[in-house]
Amino acid sequence: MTDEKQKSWQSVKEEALARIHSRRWKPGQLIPFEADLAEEFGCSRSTVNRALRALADEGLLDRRRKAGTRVPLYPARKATLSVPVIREDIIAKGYDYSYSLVSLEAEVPPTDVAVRLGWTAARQGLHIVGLHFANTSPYVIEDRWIDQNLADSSDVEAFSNLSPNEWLVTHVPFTAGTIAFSSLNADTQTARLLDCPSGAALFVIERTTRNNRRSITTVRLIFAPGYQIETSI
Amino acid sequence: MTDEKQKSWQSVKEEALARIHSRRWKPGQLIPFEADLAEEFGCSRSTVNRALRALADEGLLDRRRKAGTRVPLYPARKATLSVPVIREDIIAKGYDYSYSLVSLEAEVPPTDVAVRLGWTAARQGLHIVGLHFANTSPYVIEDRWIDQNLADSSDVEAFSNLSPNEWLVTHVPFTAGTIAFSSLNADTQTARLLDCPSGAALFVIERTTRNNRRSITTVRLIFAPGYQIETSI
DNA sequence: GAGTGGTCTAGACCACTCG
DNA sequence: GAGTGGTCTAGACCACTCC
Repeated sequence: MTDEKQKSWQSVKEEALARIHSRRWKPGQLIPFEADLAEEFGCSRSTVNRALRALADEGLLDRRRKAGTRVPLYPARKATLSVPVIREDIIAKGYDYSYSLVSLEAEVPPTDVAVRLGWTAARQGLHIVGLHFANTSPYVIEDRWIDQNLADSSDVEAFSNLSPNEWLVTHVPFTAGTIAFSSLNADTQTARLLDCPSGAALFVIERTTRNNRRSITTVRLIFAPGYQIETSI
Repeated sequence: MTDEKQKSWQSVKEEALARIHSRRWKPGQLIPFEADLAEEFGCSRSTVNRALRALADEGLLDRRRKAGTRVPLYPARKATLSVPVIREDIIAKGYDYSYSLVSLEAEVPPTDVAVRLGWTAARQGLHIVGLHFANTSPYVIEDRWIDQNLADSSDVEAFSNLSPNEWLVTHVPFTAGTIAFSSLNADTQTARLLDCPSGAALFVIERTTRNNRRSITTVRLIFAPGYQIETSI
């Protein structure tokens, strides 16, 4: 037992976690029912439920009605990581933030981008490339495509000194999206922008955002060498 | 409104989400209090609480006592992604899985690994390199260091045909860990193992696992070119 | 100090599954 | 069919913060 006084759902969660880690509850094994644990811990079933549900959300327990709750064979399969908002990410690291527009054109996207956007017919989109700096060093390239119908000419002017992401957040509603993490060799233009050797391995985050079933924007964030994203479980 | 009949926390969550997406609740704005929403939706405050808490967990709402609940300026900053269990990942994609041991030696880790493990003094660790295959193609290199005290000679034999990860899961308790995602240029040996060009950009996952405050193992998963990890929000 | 979200309870019914 | 987790309620008190 951790402490006899407490009976919060967090203390129940901790105790359960301790039992998993200490292998008192072994992988693959059924653990006691909610009602029994409630009695053991001297709290209501709701409290036990909340605690075990939290562990299940993190992938450390497997729960099914009637079947009961089990410790999974392969735990911790889920990691929640916070996707950085670039400006805040840079400022949090103690650097000065700045942004500069590299290019802004209306053009027909290449096929891989068209696929991400779900555009079947060839059509123009707004293609914006910008560069975010930490102090004077290039930090990440923001290569974005936006549905042209969303932005009128007055908006377009805003992109010269405002990151498209910050524009989108305040102007465009969205309902869902996907995020993908991958890596990429720097081509010559990318290397030039990021001031790194051509061919360098770069970390890439791709985000596509939809409004109902229609894609409205897709962005590729290409980070300067050495970037890594971290989380703890 | 979505449907008048329902009053589950999920329906409340959906309605709240719809209001955020439609900008009826705008970024930065205060939304109604739990009690008011409970009355509006015809459910108890607990139900509203559960729904709004779920949205807050996903980073779509910002809640503070006394201050109330707000729509954040930059939403969806959290992504939960499931870290693949290699064997299952490969099988799920419809390939045959196989594993082969590349090397197994007791040696002193290089400094970067020693740092990850938190080893201050120079000491030997068990260094295991293995290769996971999807059909006959190399899929990922598993480059792992294990605290030598954890494995005795009889265990070591098991590594010839069992992935160290699967061994660890069933033999070693742990309490916490960190996961990092990054990218890396293939050196010559890595390129040879993964059957890819030297210098190719590879996706890398590093995991370090601790038991109480002591690091027990650190692993670097180096994926063959083209790998990406995805999630939706 | 006062108001908001955070949590707990006891009880109830429901929904999903397994034997 | 029966047992387990999933959820809802009404009410209560607490803890954190903002005014």
